[in-house]
Amino acid sequence: MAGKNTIQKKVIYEVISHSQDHPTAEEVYKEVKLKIPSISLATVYRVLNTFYHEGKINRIEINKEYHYDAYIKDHAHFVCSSCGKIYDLEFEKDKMVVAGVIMDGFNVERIEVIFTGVCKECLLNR
Amino acid sequence: MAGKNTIQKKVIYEVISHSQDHPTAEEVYKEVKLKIPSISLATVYRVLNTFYHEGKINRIEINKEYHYDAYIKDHAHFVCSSCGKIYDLEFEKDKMVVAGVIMDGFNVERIEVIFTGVCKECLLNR
DNA sequence: TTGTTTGCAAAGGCTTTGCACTTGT
DNA sequence: ACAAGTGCAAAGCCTTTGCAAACAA
Repeated sequence: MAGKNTIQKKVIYEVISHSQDHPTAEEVYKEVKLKIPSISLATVYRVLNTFYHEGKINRIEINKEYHYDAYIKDHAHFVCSSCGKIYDLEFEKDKMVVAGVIMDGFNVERIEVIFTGVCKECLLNR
Repeated sequence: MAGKNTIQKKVIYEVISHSQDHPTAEEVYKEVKLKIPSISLATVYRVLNTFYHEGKINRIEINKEYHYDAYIKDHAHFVCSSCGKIYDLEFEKDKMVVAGVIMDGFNVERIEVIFTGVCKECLLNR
């Protein structure tokens, strides 16, 4: 069900789950390459895709790029339009849903919440 | 400040504001082409970009594609993973923000909320 | 006039895919 | 053994961009 246990998958998952930022496939690739120099970018893309569809990791789309992170619990993201940094924001799924969104009849599988704006640091350095 | 008033901009805006779905640039292009056969896809992309940055229209990113709609007020989107249809969902920005997301210190300019799942119709036709 | 905008075609950037080889089970 | 996974290179897809011509103000 979970497929084969290759070293590529193992290392890719380690990189994702240890990263604090929200790496793109390319960034994951660079990191994984340190441990498996022979790995190909295509494999990284394929494995990330697999993990995502298996629900092992989370994925968000920002400026035509996928960013990944270890899927632990529901959370929102804040993207700084000035420095590009992506912040995790805690939120409570149930609270948010009942807070105002009319969802009757829909079967929600996933929620992606992205705030855009200027982050604390960038606000200070102006 | 708002640039020149070209026929292209006028018709593109009309198409966006009258559409009930959430057209991609390509779809807008096809529609606009009915009125301005000579228009180019590049122009559609450029104008949509301009409108978006001027805050005239809204844009969401789904499966590596931009979808546009007339920006009227904050709302969330539900994307059906079965039929691909995009639904608008009303929501109250303030309520949602206070509902559970910790946002202190950030200057929020934009919120994008995308629910993914199976829509009513697809649930019924199973 | 003159700075914008448009059309066209080409380039760009990220992601996927075909194929033959390799590997886990 | 053999289906699943990998590497490589090429293709795909959406979007942007350079440039000359057309155009609004």
